[in-house]
Amino acid sequence: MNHWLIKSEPDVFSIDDLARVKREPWTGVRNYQARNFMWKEMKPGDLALFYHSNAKPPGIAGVAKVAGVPYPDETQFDPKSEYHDPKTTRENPRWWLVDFEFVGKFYDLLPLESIKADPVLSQMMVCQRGTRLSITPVDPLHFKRACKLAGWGAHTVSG
DNA sequence: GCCAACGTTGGC
DNA sequence: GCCAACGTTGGC
Repeated sequence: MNHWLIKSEPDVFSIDDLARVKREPWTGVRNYQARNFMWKEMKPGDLALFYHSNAKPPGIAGVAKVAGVPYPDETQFDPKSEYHDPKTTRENPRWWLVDFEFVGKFYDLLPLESIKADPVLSQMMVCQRGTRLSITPVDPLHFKRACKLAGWGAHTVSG
């Protein structure tokens, strides 16, 4: 199983939103590297840290799970969508996504400040300078450590 | 609101 | 295929 970190602006879509809808297509990713992670590397059941970006404070808010296999992002075909891509076609879609399913919300947000202050977690890609990728792979040890620092046992994640 | 980082675009 | 200009991200 692979582990991931997915960024979302809570003003747009937060961990609470995911908790409410239970399952959400991860629309709007328009970066090839991030797309490739969803398209080629994510497997159903993979766990992801749900990160609140552009938030006060920014940090990891909970855990989500890859809920199915990749399929084309419908918003790319919609001229009214802000994610519309006029250069893509239904025959050969450019943008693919997976659904994410709610797993759990941390009792307290694990702030970026704490992530940076931790000798292990500070090596996560999300806190390297200039990393703007909205989806990044996460070392399983980092995943475990993040859950632990958030007061969330591995038993909670799996069960 | 600032600005560093960096991906994308487009002229050549 | 180079690279300057431009746009976006996202912490601060």
